[in-house]
Amino acid sequence: MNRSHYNGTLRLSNQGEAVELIGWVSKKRNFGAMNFIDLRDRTGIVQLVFDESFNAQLKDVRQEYLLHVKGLVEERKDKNPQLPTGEIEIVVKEFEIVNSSKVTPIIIADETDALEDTRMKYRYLDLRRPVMQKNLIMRSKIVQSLREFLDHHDFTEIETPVLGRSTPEGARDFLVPSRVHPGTFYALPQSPQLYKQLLMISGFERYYQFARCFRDEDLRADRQTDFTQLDIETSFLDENQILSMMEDMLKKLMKDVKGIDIPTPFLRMTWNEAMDKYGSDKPDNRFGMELQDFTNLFEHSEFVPFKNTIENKGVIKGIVVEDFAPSNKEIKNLTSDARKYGANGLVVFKYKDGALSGSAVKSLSQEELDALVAASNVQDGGAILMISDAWLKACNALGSLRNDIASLKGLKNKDEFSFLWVVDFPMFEWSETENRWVSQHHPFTMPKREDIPLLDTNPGEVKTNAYDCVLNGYELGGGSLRIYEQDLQDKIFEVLGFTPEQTQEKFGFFIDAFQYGTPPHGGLAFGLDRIAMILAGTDSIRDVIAFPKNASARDPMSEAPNTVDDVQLDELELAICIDDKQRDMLTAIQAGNVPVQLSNGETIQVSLDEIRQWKESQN
RNA sequence: GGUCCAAUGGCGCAAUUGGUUAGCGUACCUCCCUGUCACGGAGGGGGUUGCGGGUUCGAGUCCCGUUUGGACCGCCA
Repeated sequence: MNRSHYNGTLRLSNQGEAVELIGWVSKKRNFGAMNFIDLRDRTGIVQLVFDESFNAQLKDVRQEYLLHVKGLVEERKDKNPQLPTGEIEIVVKEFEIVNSSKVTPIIIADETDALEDTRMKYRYLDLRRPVMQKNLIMRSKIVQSLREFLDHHDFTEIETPVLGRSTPEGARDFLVPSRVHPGTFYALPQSPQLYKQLLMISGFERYYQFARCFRDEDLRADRQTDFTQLDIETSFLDENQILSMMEDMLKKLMKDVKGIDIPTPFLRMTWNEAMDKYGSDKPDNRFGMELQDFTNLFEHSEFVPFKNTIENKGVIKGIVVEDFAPSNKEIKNLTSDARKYGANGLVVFKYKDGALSGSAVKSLSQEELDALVAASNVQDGGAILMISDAWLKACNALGSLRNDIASLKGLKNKDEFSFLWVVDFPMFEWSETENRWVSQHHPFTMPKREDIPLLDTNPGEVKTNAYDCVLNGYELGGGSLRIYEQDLQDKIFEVLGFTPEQTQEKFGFFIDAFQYGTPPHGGLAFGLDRIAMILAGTDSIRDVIAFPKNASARDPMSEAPNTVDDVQLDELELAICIDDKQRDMLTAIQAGNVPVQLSNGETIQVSLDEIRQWKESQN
């Protein structure tokens, strides 16, 4: 099929040209003797005009029919400034229907009214919408720009396996049963972390990969089970060199894709600062409302929540919201949000005509109230939201409220791009559930040289050469320098509470590799989907992924995940245990040689014959 | 694992809070119209309200269960 031009590219300069076009009928407008059709391809829309000789043929043409058209480009009588092609139209000489279309279940236009679930079900039609095409084309440009930069900086693109070994720590693995070795499993990579470090040991020096990664955790609007990371690792560069190279890469990206010059170097703030000032390790600094510390104002307060907090060495922090007078109901909602975010409660003051009001006013002295007004610098018509709790809890909860209120008040400007680095992350965090220190990043993260003595005395205070790249309150990516000395690595495992045997069991091949001249190295990974999401100006990661999963990890179109044939299960020597009743039956069969994972996580041994018998007994 | 919200023609919503034949927009079909571009005008077809049970003279509306979807917390970098 011949085509001379793409529809969206035609301009007044093409006037008089004979063109041959292909496209879908986006809209048909009929005027008795006269007909217009908006013909759409991936580049845009152009208007076709037909005289009355086509009336009979056009009767058969409906929305989303695919047409092949020959005609002449002419200047329009009435131009449409809304369309890039609005100055011209195609006077059709002849056309054919290439293919017909059923009536589509959703309207194929940017302003479709279909809900996301319906769009997912007919994703192939949803992706015909110009805005979706624009998003995916932009995503492709992003990849192109990043690849260009890395290729020009002597990086080698290397693929690592999708079927790998399950590693403990971090997110839950997706498991793939091995047919060749029944009872064993591959794991899909959460990231190519170990492989990329091994590639440094191999001497590649600079590696990158657009890597599909998998995490079997619950989804969110900005989180998918399988997603794409730009994975990067380098040897011999220090933290500063890595960050500034990445800044150059992102600067080029913003220029290539958005045509925007962003200033470098990016703002750098320590994790402590970010938590203290923004209550988040991925601060959005496009707006103010920074967290303030009011602890010293209330050291002798009689107000019970404050008094308790002071006694427990906690902090009293707050944010000031301008032009904010929440109703009692809104205050109630804010308070329950604060509880949701882990705080004990929320104290709200409204400031109007030189006086604070709010339920806590009567419990505080006039001196304390005056001091609060002065210290917070609250303006008339504003409000102060305060939380008293342990430092991290108070910061986290206030940071989340700060975010919510900014969204509510429309303070997040989608056209502003604020990049920054959060650095010096803590090495460990205390796990209440496991009652031990766990890695905040991963156990190969390099602790700050000066903090190494603290590993013995106060692990919670050890900071690392780990860094996160943050854009508009989203974590774009993160990474670290890695440990390359055996002694230090052993020490970290010791703090994490692993015995040498456990370490060998969990990370054996990886630890062994480190004994062969490992170079100092470090790297990071960027979430490609999130980058695309923010640059496309959407709130949902699903708008920049061609075929995403919904919030419950399903694909409404293909209906994955699905059940499989018994034959397939038999080949894998797997059986499915649905509920307690069936589990009891299996247990009753007793003994055997096939491990069966029960729905409660417990594993029992059963023979295949026994399972077959049990299945028959079920029928 | 938890909390909250929703489910009504193809699609998106409404139904005066338990009361006549479930309504609107859009899409669809037919006809009219030579400059529209969210074209306009006239007419038409299409739903028994996710599923199961209950309360009631009467249920889209109330209750219980269930399924599906969404937001968030936990989880996840």
